[in-house]
Amino acid sequence: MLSVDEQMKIIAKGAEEIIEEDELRKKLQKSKKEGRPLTVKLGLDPSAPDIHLGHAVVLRKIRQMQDLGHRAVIVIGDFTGMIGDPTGRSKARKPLSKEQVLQNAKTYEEQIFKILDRDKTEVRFNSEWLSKLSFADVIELASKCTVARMLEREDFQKRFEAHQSISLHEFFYPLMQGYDSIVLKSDIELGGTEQRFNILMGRSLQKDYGQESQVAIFMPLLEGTDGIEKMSKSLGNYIGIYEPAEDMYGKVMSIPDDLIIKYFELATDIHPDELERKRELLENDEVNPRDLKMELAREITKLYHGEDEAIKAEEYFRSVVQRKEIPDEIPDFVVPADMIENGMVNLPPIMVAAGLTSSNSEGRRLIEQGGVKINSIPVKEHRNIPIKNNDILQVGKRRFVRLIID
RNA sequence: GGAGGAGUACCCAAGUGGCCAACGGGGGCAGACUGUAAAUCUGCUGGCUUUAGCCUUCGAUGGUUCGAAUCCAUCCUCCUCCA
Repeated sequence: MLSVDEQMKIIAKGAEEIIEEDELRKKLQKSKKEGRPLTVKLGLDPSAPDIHLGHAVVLRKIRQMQDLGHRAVIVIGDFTGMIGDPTGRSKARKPLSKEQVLQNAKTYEEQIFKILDRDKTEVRFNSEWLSKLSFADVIELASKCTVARMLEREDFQKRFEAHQSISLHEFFYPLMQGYDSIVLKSDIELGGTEQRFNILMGRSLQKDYGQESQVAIFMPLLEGTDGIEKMSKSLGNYIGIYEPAEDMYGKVMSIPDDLIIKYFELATDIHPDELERKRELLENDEVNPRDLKMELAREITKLYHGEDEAIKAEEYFRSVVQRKEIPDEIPDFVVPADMIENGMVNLPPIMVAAGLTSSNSEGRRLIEQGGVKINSIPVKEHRNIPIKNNDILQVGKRRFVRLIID
């Protein structure tokens, strides 16, 4: 096991805030002395079944701690998910159904191991203990927190002042999350900065229940591809870790230039010294931001698809996106015989059948706008279009299909 | 329990009887341009067929009317205030 100082350095890297650093140091010392790994807790809200690079920031940090010898407990908030966390929302979130929650949770479990070390990870569902609490237990838990304290939480405060509704049950969300920490005897809880209140609640509740308080580690939020809002599925500005390599690469290329360094810092595993070097290169205009971004895109794609796929994705990007060439690998689409008449077709239905557009109207619009090409030649009309076997049908910049005629 | 307000396309938001498939903004898509799928500019953005139309849509269901997103009734959801 590495020295405590070395561990501290690795854990602190990229972290926005650690509360309290001294406590963490003590826990690490104790852990090393007793040969007992620390329990690192991470709560996942099962509302978005696609893990994206934003979630990955925290998961990567956990992986680093696993590599230091500690163990992770992933708490899937199946119980809390049915309540709906108000975090960061001006309105209470819609509760999810039991089935949805379970379905999402299962997907999560499959996805997190793309990043975490399976042997050092335990996955728990918080309904396991939360659903068993009696009303008396709940009252006791609630007695540990005052209303004034609860209203300190930023979004509650804002809503309260704006005379917006706050349902009583929303107060229980932080309490439940804190209770999770008690049950798991968690040493460290990770989260994004928006989890600040909830995680700190865990600290004080553990104390009230006679435990040593967990250390809170907050990771910065990663902005999505729009460069403004935090990455989230509902805003559609996310890069999912299960996306095809080409999409992943392309999406990274679409982030604004001033996020390049932040992405290197939070979404890749490059060394801090290397990070500094890149930062300087960029600041001194010694590198074209595009080239650095391509490096970033390759690095991120490599993490989730491997080196070969990453290189292929980059080649695809260079040729198809930058040079507007036709890619090497194009899916085939067998044109149904009844759609062909004298070697000519009505194009919009073909595009729908091939999955290139969602309606005939959309197809017609695209044709009118010059966005549809056959063998690189723009199509002018939408009916009576002559086609041959192996013709390449292109819709927009990067939707291709090879037409096969039996 | 009482009083009032609101529900419009992916999101925000105009529209108070026909000119509304519904202003505008965001988002998305396409074209041009470029250093990238960045920025900027232009166009498009319910569906089916056609260049004339037809069908579905403005919380839900009925109703009034030649004709409703717009009027009426009932219901559902959300919000605010009073108790």
